[in-house]
Amino acid sequence: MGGDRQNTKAEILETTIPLFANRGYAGVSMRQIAQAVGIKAASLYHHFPDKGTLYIEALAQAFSKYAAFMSESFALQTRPEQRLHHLIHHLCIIVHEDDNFSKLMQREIMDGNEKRLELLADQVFSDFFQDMNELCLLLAPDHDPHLMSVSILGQIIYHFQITPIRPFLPGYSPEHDKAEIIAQHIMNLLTNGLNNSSE
Amino acid sequence: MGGDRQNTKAEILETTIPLFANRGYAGVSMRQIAQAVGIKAASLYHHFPDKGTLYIEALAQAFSKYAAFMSESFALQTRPEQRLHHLIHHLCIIVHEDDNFSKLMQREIMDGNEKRLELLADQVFSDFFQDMNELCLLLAPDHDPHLMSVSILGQIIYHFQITPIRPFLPGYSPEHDKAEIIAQHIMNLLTNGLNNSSE
DNA sequence: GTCTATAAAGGGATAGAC
DNA sequence: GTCTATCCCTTTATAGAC
Repeated sequence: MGGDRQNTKAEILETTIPLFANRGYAGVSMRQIAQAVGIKAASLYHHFPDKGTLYIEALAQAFSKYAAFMSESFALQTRPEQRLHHLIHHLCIIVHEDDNFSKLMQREIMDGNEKRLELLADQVFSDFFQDMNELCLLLAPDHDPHLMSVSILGQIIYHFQITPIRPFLPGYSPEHDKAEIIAQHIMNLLTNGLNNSSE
Repeated sequence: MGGDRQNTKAEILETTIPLFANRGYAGVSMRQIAQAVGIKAASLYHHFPDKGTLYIEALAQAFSKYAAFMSESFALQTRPEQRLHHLIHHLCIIVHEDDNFSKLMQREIMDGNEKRLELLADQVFSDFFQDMNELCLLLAPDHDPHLMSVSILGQIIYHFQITPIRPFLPGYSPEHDKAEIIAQHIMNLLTNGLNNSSE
């Protein structure tokens, strides 16, 4: 910001990701993108043929960054319970620190056509989700691993998804926004169910 | 559709709800709304002063409809386990049959300003969420009821949220899209945790 | 590689006839 | 209560100077 510009294209993408994440494809104009970058709208067309391509490339950049993060969780070869613990805490921290990824993903799931969704699934989630399924099969052999994976991911993502409205819901305290607290809660609920004993 | 039009304003709202749910506020134009209703764009301004008001009224209609549905779950005075069972199955069926509500809610959480979010929380969720908190306190006195409620809601909503991309995720089978299957899975996971025995 | 200028289309909204 | 016609602004995208 304010420095010299060695790689304008990369800078455009970095600037654009949070704009699309927060306001959606139709909610952001090329002029607004240009202004955020610090150039004129016409200059964007030197780097990208049209708005749609700019959006797709911003998506790809945002998703590739997080696909790398996610696969980290399974590099460690420890006990399944520890791997689940590590996975949940890791994901909570990632989603908590930067919500662009989950916002873009949500919008894609709502707006994206079949081709884009299939690409997203194959290139970003496929390996990660496969690993989760295997972990679920180890931890809960009597449950359907696909449903299990979705339930775990759903809890994590939803807890951060509702951050903007959470303060207005009954029983809220600022503790409920902290990644560590949420991670502990989810881990506890998963291992013990409602019939808790250890917390 | 094609019949006579006794109450155009109500018909506009009904037609508009799925448009805004699927494409978002910025993604739908007044001309497109008018075309879907079967009138000209100028006629919309006889019923609503501007696009923003039309959107708010469509939101209010969609939300009030489902706020009524949701409070049904707690009318029955039975054992807590049965109330949870009923709540989960009921919510799954509602969200499964009509996804406009959850899509609009998602978009509001992402796009809405603080005032709109506070209204949404107070007028739609407050009572329902309060009841959920009390139920959670009965079922799992050692868990934080607010986090517990969010975890339960999150699982339910997320399972249907990802419907468009689910077929591309590993381990998918068409069974995983059925409301009853999902409800059973969630109920089972909540009561037993990962260490399942009964399924 | 960025700019100014501009074309072409679509957006929200209003006036006034019927 | 709906229509046609229109205003004015914003949008995407291109052309061509620098």
